[in-house]
Amino acid sequence: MLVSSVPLPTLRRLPRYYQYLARLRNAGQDQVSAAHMAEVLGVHHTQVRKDLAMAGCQGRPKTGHKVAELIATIEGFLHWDSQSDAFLVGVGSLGTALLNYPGFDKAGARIVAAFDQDINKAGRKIGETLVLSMDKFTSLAERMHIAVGILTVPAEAAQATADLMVGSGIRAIWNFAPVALDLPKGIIVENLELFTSLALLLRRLSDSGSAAPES
Amino acid sequence: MLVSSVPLPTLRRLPRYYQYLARLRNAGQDQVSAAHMAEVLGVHHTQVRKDLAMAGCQGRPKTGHKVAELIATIEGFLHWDSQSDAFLVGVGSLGTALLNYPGFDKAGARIVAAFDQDINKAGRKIGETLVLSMDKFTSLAERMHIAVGILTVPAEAAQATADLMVGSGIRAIWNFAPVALDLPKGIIVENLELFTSLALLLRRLSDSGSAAPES
DNA sequence: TAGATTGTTAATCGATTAACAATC
DNA sequence: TAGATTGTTAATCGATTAACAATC
Repeated sequence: MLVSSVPLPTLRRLPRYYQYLARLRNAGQDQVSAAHMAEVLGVHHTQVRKDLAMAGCQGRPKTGHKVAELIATIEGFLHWDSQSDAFLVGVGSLGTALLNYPGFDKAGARIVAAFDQDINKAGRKIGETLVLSMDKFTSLAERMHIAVGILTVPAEAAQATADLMVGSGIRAIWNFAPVALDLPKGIIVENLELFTSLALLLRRLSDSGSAAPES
Repeated sequence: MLVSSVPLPTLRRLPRYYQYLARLRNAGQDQVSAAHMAEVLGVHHTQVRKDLAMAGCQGRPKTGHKVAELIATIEGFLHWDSQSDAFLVGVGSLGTALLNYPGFDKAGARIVAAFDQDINKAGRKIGETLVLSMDKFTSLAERMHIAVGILTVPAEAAQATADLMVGSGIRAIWNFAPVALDLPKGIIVENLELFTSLALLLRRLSDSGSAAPES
């Protein structure tokens, strides 16, 4: 209950396995060995075995794993076989992109409503999702027992919006704003750090040889 | 040259330090101690000192670090004081969001042109950036010595587009498609994994108590 | 059976934390 | 000087890799 005990790196690798397995399934392959997955994904084969074991997957000596079985098990382990309802706040271009993004339902989340400060946006529909005005946020979140908030507002508004979410019963925030949110203990925050990701790319590029960035 | 020797976790934390320091600067504070940053950011104080040392920051006993100096040093270390030119391919809603996203120039990249399969999009301007047709990609990338490609096409088109990028001299790809790209050795790929991030959030939520996702 | 593959236990490696010396 | 803070060296911890036993 308190500690997950699943190593974070394992948790990060499982979606990659899943995605590759889905490709195998689409290609009609129904058996796969840990060694093969390791080879393709650039992970040590023992690592793959340990990760799969963590997720509760079991294979058979000699034949390996059944692709369909692996997919189902990982899906269950990541809770991708059911969906948590989520509210999104901030229908700017990033929020809009997420509302149009395909596949969240397959990754365990369903955006059931979106909200924006700008009342002109209220009433619009983006993708399948209706945009509502902010003043409906708390009552709706409470009534629908929403646990997940997606935060795509500008950096300046992020903290206040996060506070509103927490005040409305939300317990997990997926934060796209480049701000370290200050929230009560027990609230789960996952920061999607665009700039960090870009920094990693650029540093590896400049480390990898002649490649100093241009002035 | 070959190996960066900067631990990846350190590289991931530096942008967080930077962002917090920028806030301090804006608030007019000009000195800060490693212990204080550690406290606020939830990192061990020794960790902060090591990370800062890695980036080449130096403080003074008793007084701590100068905020402005830290910012300048980290900026330089992450190459955020200069920009690499980048081409973006895939002007869907995610690509559009990135083109509108503020602050990439401050994070070391400048999107100088965007490209899309759909010729109807050619000629449009999104934010400051002109959208061009795909057939101009290779010649322009070569002529401008573009090293960085941003990949925001649908999953199905990702591999082919990445191949085109590599064939046009691009050496680093920031990949937003949920696909493991298969590319020649030496090409740097940084995957921005939306689904992985979401999976982490949902798993922590369901680990943290009564909170099984709703059916 | 022999061989391939799983799954586990032990060894290694690297990052984090602790202890402490240096210094303004 | 005394005390706060830096920066470094040593100890711990956890994840990765290696070795090997189990099994279809």
